[in-house]
Amino acid sequence: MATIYDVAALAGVSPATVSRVFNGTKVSDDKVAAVRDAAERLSFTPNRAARTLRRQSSEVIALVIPDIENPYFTEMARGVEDAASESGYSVVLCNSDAQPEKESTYLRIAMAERMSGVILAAASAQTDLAEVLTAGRPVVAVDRSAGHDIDEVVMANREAGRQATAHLLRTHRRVAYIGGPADIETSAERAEGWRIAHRDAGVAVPEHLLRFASFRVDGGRRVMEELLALPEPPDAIVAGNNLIGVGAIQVLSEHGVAPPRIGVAVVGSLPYTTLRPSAVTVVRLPARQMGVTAARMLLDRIRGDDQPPRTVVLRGDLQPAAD
Amino acid sequence: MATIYDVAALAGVSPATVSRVFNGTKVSDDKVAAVRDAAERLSFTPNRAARTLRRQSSEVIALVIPDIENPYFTEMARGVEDAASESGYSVVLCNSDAQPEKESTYLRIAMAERMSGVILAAASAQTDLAEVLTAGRPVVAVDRSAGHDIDEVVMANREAGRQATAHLLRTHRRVAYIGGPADIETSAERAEGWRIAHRDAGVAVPEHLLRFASFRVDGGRRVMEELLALPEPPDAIVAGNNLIGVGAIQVLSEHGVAPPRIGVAVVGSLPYTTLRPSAVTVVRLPARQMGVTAARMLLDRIRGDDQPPRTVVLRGDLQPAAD
DNA sequence: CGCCCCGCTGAAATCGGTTACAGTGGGGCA
DNA sequence: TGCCCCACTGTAACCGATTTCAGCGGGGCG
Repeated sequence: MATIYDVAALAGVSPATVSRVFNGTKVSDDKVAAVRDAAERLSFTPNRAARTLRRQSSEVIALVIPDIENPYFTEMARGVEDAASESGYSVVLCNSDAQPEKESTYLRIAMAERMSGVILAAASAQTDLAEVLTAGRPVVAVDRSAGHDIDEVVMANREAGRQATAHLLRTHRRVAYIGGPADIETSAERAEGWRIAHRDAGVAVPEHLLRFASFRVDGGRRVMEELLALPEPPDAIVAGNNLIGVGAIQVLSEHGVAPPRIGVAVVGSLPYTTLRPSAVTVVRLPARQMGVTAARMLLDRIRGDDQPPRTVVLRGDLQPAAD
Repeated sequence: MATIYDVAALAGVSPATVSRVFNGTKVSDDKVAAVRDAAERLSFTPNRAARTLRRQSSEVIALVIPDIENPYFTEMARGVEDAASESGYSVVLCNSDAQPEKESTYLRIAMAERMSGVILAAASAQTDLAEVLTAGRPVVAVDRSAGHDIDEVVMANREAGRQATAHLLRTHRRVAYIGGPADIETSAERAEGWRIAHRDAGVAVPEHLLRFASFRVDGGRRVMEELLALPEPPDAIVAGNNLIGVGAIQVLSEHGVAPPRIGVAVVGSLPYTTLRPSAVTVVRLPARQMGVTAARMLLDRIRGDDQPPRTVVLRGDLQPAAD
């Protein structure tokens, strides 16, 4: 591993000049050529640790998400990656597993590594960002707010829940809602949309059909089983996220009432579904776009932008079932 | 951000002693207590860049995969993460997008950051690892070999393809195979298993039913359409990976011949399928286990293990359709 | 012709840990 | 009592970039 000193010696210049060549400061043309040539010959790559130590900042951003196996978050990660690498930044993907302790471990590591900033899909409503923020590192909250006055990119959750529900209420009477954990913002907001749709339709809100689960396949399965066991089961279901939708539909299929025999609407996409696309209503959430937007906002902040915190709300896209 | 010098001053010891306390070298009990107390008070976190610079190695491993949106790889990533964090290592997830250039960019970054090692699901058959290997950093190939004499963790692909095909051949006559790119090892090996199953069954190998696509949903869709347009279409399909399976089943559903009306076997799991589990035969591949194994092997190497390169082959698990 | 300014360059300090090496002091043994 | 050894501790060099500051030379202007 060649160092800047090796390159300097071979090119007949000082290490400072080598550094300047690689950092765009003014250097005479002939020395630039000599340095580039020497660097090429030695296949020199600057030591990032040294640069980070000196600069107190590395061109890396941390992306902390609660579930790396959820395609919604990987689609978002994709967007973050694309936007970041455009600007020469790398992304470290951290899976908090929805556990606040793992989350704060990752935040501590991010600071110890002097990463430039953090994009956080918070594991809980009150993530402790004090350390990160006092270190002067920007944080952008994605998908859910993190309980601090910082930039946010979130979905129009209430509206998504409302649209999904309203669509089902046109042709169904007992529309249940299966959400994620009640204390997670996105989950509660989408449930609120479910209530609003009922009121808009002039229908009493069937609170006993409002259920909370985990944001995972097994959560959807469990609650769907419960709902089917009711004396008067629902004739339609709104799933609070993609995985809950998968779990619910699995159970319905196993009971021989796969959609469209029962109405199903999902907030979020079903990228790997094997159903006919026309069978299920989907409110597609632009996860990739959310990632791209968050990354751009974070990069703005890293570059010194210090306007007051912004909140960007992205709208879902209703894709009604055809049947 | 407190430094080791701040802690040393507050605890009334030298910086060296502080370092020793955090690195497990022998220090007298009273000084340990003083240092821990001071560190606590200053909420000291060691600067990783400084440590990396001095040690020429950081407790980070790079995981390079071709498709971050494929649940097979995220499940594997999960395993790598779990095993690595057990040993105090962080994982940087790099998405090569199956492009050799992006892949080599990430490898270069990994070296520049002095990461301890690399787990690589190679984008092509001949990845250039010369730089990494001459730098003395261990590399473990996962899922596919990387064309170097290094540790490998791969699936029993031939056997998986054979099992899936053999199972279908018991009840079907024209079993097609839709694989990923022909030049990717896993793809070719599974196809070979398809051939073997035919021979074992004493049936002529229907080469015109052997098709290659991309390892993505759209690849599976495209080829499935082609197969259905044949004068004599297949009555069963082996999908070379999970996403191809999803695409193929989508097309079949759209044509009104969803499994089990047509035989379908998939090499790999369908974690987010909404089909009844009994409808499709699956050869489950232990992706998480692959990640765990690869991470453990890599950590062995990082710790100095220099036995000859090992190859671990993990077997799939046939889960036959019930109907 | 002399002075000043500007642009380029190099020397050296710096970032914050780790670690080789050189003490220092106390206990054990002759 | 004297010496040696061992366990612990501190000093200082080092990792490899970046960046400040000073020096140098040439050109422009008075």
